[in-house]
Amino acid sequence: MQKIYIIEDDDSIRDMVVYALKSAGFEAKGFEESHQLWAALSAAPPSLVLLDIMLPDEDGIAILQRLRQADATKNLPVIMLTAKGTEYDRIKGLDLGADDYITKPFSVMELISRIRAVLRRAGDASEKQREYQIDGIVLNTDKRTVLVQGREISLTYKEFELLFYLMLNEGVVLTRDKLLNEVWGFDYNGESRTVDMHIKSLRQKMGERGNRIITVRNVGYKIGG
Amino acid sequence: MQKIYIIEDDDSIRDMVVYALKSAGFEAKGFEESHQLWAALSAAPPSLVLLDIMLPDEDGIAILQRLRQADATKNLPVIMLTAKGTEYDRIKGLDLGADDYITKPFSVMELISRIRAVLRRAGDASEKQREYQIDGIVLNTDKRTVLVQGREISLTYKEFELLFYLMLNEGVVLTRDKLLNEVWGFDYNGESRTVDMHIKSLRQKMGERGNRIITVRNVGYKIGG
DNA sequence: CGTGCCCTTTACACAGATTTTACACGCCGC
DNA sequence: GCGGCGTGTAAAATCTGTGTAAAGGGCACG
Repeated sequence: MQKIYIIEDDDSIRDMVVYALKSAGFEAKGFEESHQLWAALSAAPPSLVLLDIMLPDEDGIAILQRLRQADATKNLPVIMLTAKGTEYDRIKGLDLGADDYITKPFSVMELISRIRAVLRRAGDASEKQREYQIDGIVLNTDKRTVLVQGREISLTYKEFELLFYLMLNEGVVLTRDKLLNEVWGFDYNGESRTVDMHIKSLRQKMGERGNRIITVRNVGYKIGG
Repeated sequence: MQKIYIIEDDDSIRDMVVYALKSAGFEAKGFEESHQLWAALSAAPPSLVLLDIMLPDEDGIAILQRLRQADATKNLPVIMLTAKGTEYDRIKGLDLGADDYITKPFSVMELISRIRAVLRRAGDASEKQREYQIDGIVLNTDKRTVLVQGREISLTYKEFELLFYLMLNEGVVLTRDKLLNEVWGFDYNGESRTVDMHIKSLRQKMGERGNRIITVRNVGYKIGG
């Protein structure tokens, strides 16, 4: 579940937001002061932070700057909340690298909608994916199964890993070297048809969908895209 | 320079925005109707699109949906402009995948600021440059694909490398020797029409955009500029 | 200890890409 | 306009990378 932190000194707003987020299916935690945030950040990094611009101890803009400086939080999505509708604050917040901003008063629906938009942009990096789909090919890393056009096919270990790595990089061409390093896990000296071999059996087992694995001559292989 | 398209039926607003963007250092082009946009998109894809929600011929939301459906424009940053301040429109716009929205009336400063914010976010997604664009020619080094006016063309290894190297040096004339060294990777003794040969097939595959590869007599070739 | 499966390697043919060859055409200086 | 040089284009010749089959080796499992 996606975790969201809210830093907001006004109790009623904070509680309302936390409640709203929870009903929307997020895991939400509110903080009154910034130092609580710093403590929580390292312990359990969230997917997104809602940041009030006006705070008693540390200014929201200052917090944002600190977040953007640290490597760990450099890409953490941040939405600024501001009571002041002045343009100056808006611009300043945006230029510091906030992903969006919302002016109080805001409606719950709008807040949720914006959060979803920002998270979608962020690529849902925090969410772990277990199922990958391309064109009727469904690969599940938990169950270790592959369905082609609804029919399960049985793959050997290396075949599965190979297909997984290809699907993880949909549309991107992977060289044989890259594949050997990532799937086989070691450096390979000299020429070898090993990768080709496994590609071949993959294609065979995938039947007519086998042509989704594309040979890029002189470079490597890719799937889809 | 970053190119921005504006689709807005109100002349005075459109002109003002175009003017403002140009003074801010962008390359800006305004369109009154959506079909003009579709024509321009394939010819020369922009870095960002400003989209009015209320248009005479095609609704802004419909345009956004179409943009999001096509592969070529799936990740193109879009900012929605809306005269109606109703929350419904805002949410709908956001959930369709607009990157931001601005309610009229807006100030020029705010507009610029928001555009920069969206562009910065879009740029972060691809830290390293993987895509090169010139005049409707889009080359992606990861996927090893080339789109000409939105249509994918398939190139051989050498053709791709050659085009890549030309685009990397947009506007700069490269001698045949230089190209042989960089693309073929060794010194070539004696005269050979090899480079010409590949230039020829490149031009052919690029169709009408083939003339973007310019012959500089007695020197070599260049693209664009 | 035997069996079966998986992985790797070897060998080779062939499609497709690259290079060479050959020649026509257009540009440029005169 | 004329001739020479450089480039465009086509086709032939050559080369290279990949698909594929088959065989050998290793490992897990019974």
